[in-house]
Amino acid sequence: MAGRLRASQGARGRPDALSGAVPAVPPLPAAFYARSAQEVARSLLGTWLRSEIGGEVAAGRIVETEAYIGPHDPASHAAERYGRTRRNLSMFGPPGIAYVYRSYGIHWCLNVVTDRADYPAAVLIRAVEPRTGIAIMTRRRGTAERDLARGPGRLTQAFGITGALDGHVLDRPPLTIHPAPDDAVLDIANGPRVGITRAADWPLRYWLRDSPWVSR
DNA sequence: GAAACGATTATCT
DNA sequence: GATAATCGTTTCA
Repeated sequence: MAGRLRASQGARGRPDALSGAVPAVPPLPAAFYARSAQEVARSLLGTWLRSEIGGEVAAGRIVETEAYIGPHDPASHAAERYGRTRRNLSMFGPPGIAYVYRSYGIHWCLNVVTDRADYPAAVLIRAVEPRTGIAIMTRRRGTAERDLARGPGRLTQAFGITGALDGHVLDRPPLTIHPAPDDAVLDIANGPRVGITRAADWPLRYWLRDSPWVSR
């Protein structure tokens, strides 16, 4: 892609000046998540993920998401062929809670449960642009700033998210999601999902088009 | 109880 | 770009 010189606005200044605004904006209410996974996946772009683990605050802007839209989605952990299992139980819970699962036996991945209770749909958070607590995230990850939260397994490590937060309601600490502190116009792209085999071509991955913080 | 399969990442060439 | 690492979850015998 050409036009690399036009960097996205948010990435310009060191935005720590904004960090104080994050906790000041109340978390998104449960009603925000009571929509289809596609709608929530798109609406989540630009919002802020914030964790406060062990008294340490980390926060950043969500720049990439992926929707898993229901029992008829063959790529979902809650696809019809599985039904309810020990692992996917949170996906059947009410909208607005976290579904955290272990990937490849190694990494944790964070999802937000959407739609309605007893209907398994969720949005995987795939990448975050680090804004606050960069020193903390760097200590947890030991990588360059660019790689702190670029990928679902990486961002959970940077934010200190583990399976202990499975089922957590996302409107209270230690893990919350907040509306964007500004009303910037977002350039949203979408396309095939990543890292799966079944129904990978369904265009359910959403990202901020010019963001250098997306995973692929 | 055993085997196969990943909603990934790090580390090569 | 290609591949190994690594182990929890699910499935099948």
